[in-house]
This record gives sequence, C-alpha cells and structure tokens, in this order.
Amino acid sequence: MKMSKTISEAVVRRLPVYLQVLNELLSRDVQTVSSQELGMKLELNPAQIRKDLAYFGEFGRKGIGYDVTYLIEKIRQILKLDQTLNVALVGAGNLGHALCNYNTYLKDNMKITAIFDASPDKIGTTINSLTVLPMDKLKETVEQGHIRIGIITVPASEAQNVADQFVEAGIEGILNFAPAVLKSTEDVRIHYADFTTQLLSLAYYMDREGTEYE
Amino acid sequence: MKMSKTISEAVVRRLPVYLQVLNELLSRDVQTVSSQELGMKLELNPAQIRKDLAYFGEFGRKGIGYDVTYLIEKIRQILKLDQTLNVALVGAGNLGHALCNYNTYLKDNMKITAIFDASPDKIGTTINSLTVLPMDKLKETVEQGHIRIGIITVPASEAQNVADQFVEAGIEGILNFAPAVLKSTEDVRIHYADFTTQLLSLAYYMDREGTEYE
DNA sequence: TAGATTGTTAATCGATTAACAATC
DNA sequence: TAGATTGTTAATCGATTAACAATC
Repeated sequence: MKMSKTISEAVVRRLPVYLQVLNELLSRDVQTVSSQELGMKLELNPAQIRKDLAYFGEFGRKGIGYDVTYLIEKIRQILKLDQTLNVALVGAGNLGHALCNYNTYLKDNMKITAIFDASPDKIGTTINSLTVLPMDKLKETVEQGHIRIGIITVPASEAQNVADQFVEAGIEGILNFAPAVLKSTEDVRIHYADFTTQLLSLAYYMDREGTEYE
Repeated sequence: MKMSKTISEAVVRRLPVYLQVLNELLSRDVQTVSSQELGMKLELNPAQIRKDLAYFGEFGRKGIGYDVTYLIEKIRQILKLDQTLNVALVGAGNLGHALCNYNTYLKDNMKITAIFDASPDKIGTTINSLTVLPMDKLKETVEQGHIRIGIITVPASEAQNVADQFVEAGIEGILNFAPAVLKSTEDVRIHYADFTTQLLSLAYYMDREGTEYE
C-alpha cells in the first residue's frame, strides 16, 4: 500500500472501465482474473493494468492473478462508490429526462436529487417523482441537500451561466453535456460528456481508415 | 500543405472543440484569432494549437493569426462535415429518444435516418417522424440507406450483439452509449460516449482536489 | 518443484511545450 | 520599420511497454 505520487487522469479514467469488465466477470461467476486476460478484454497492455492498480495498493497475488470480488471492492473504494453522491441536474429537456430515468443504473452511488430549469413551462413539472425547481432555488438546494456534483444539459449558450451558478453554490464537480468549453475555479473539476464532439471526431475516420497514405 | 505522418487521435479529438470555440467567435463577429487567444479559451498551449492545425495545412498568417471563417471552413473539411453522414440508432429508449430530438443540432452534417429496437412494444412507434424498425431490417436498411455510422443506446448486456450486427451490415463507425467495452473488426472504429464512466471518474476527485498528499 | 503472474524498475515511445527563424 | 504571430524544429515531459526478480 503506497501513497504519494499524483495519479494521472488517464489512470483514473480507466478505473471505471475496469469496473465494468470486472462486474461482467462477476456476473459470470469468474473468481479470478489475470492482467493478461483483462488486457485482452480491454485491448490494453497487461503491464499498464498492473501498473494502474499498483498505484493504489497490492491487490493481486503473484502466480495467481486478481480476485474479482476483492478487486471490485477495492476499485469501488478508490472511486468512493461506497458513499452516495448527490447530484443536481440543470436542464429538464429531452436529455435531462433521459438521464434522470437512467438514474436507476447508478443505483445508490449517485443519485440525482434535484432538477432545475429556467423555463416557466418546465418549472413545477415532475420527472421521476422530482419536481423541477426554478434556478433561484439552486444555491439553497445544493447547500441544504449536500449536493456535490452538477450535471449540465442546457443549450451551449447557457452552459457557462449554469456552471457559474454551480460554482457559486459550492459544487465540487461538473459533468457538462453542452457542446461548450467551460471556465471554472481551480477547485471545481469539469468533465465533458458532449456526444457531438465524439460524433464529429468519428466522422474524421470515415472512409479513410486503412487508406492512411503511406 | 503537407500530408503523410499519421495524425494522432488526440489531435483529431481536439478539432471538434476548436470548431466549437470558433463558431462561438463567429457568432460574436470576431474576424481573426491568434493561437494565444484560442489557447486561453481552451486552456491549451498555443503551440499545441498551432501544431495541431499545421498537420492539415497552413491556415494562419504570420503576424496576424487565423481568419475565423476560413479556419472553420477548413476544420469542417477535415472532419468531412460538408458531406452528410447518415446515422442509424439502435435502442429507442429514453436516451435514444433524446438523441433523435437532438438531431437538429447537427443540422445537415449528421442525420439519424433509421431507428431500430428489439422490443415489439417499440417497433412501429414513431420518433421524430421516423418509424422504429425491427432488428432484422437493420442490414438491409443500412445498406440501402448509405448509413455509415451506428449509435448504440441499448443496455450493456445487448451492446455487443448490436455492434456485431452493425459490423455485419458494413457500418464504418460506432458511437456506443452503453457502459460496455466492445469488440469489432479493425476497420470499424468505436467511440465511447457512456456518461456513467465520466461520472464515476469524476467521483474520484471529490473531496481530494487540492488535498494531493505531497 | 515448475509454471504462472504479480509489482516495479528501466527502456521506449509519443505527445506537449519551448524556442526561434520567417514573415505579415 | 517594429511588433506580432505563424509554422516548425528541438527539448522536455509524461505515459506506455518491456523485462525481470519475487513469490504464489
């Protein structure tokens, strides 16, 4: 078990993917897995997987591999999935609706506990038994509800404004679905989940794959 | 104007983000922008931006910067946004619905032209004037409709199966929203857009930011 | 014991950044 | 001309991979 050494973001982003595959193994009653096997499933170098995990502790057994259940537990601890994180969502449009309903998937780790919208049409309506609140209730709700993560599903033009309000309310992390680059203070982390960027970069590879002029 | 040199994925993924910021500048009638200014907006090193763009041509003017309109045009060409790409979506659930309605945003670059679902409840229903088709129509529809990109919004357990059918149908790129790692043949590119992974990695940074044990 | 596989150090590879001549 | 900023080469930094002693 070692600490110090800042862990790179690339490593942290791979952990949830490891968890995905491990959960799938668990559901098939696989007891033990080697970095070799994980590497095959993830199309990742086995050494990388071992190294990633070793940042956080010695989770494997030499000559044997990793106990699936134990490793899941450990990664869940690292990602703090034992505690419930409360999440606020701003933007009760189609995507906002979809995410709220997806809610169940994350079970008790992450829970959308408040929904906001600027539009009077939306305010007061109910999504998944949550009432859509007006924006001026955001700060108070976030503070009182111990909400630490904010999700933005508003149009790009309003995203920065919402981010500012989240920061002001003391949120610690933002997941932004709007196709916009956001500014925040240093202590608030922003992750981007805009799928249009993904789609556009995918387009680049269309037709060209394998035609790499060489 | 130079060719050869394979362009790294990191570069390609930044292009849509550049486009985002450039479009925003255009909407504010900004004519010219320097790599310095772009760097500030994107929190990226100016040298990196210049280098990224230089892979594709000489788009700037020394001493002046980049013409916003011209650069937008060039990046759109690189990402092949001049041609319309037809997209098929499998999974007419909440997220599928949301993406279909989002459709307008992508304007004429990307167009969801077919929706599929395995569930008899969904088949035959209409989303945004498109009728949800059964899975056995996928191959034929993809081929006849010149569909080159597939979007997966089914549960994780079915994602691989859908991907296989896409590959079989000759799709060239897949955008996967299911929390699952997918296998495909080498010539089919898979991008991941599962937001749960994003959320989980965000959780890692909660409470720790700035407490980096040093 | 022999075979397998970890954790970790060292080597490699690739991506980011700095620096600067060219030039608007 | 002087100041600004590109495109590009060289230097740096960090992440991935290989290799191997430790050990189950």
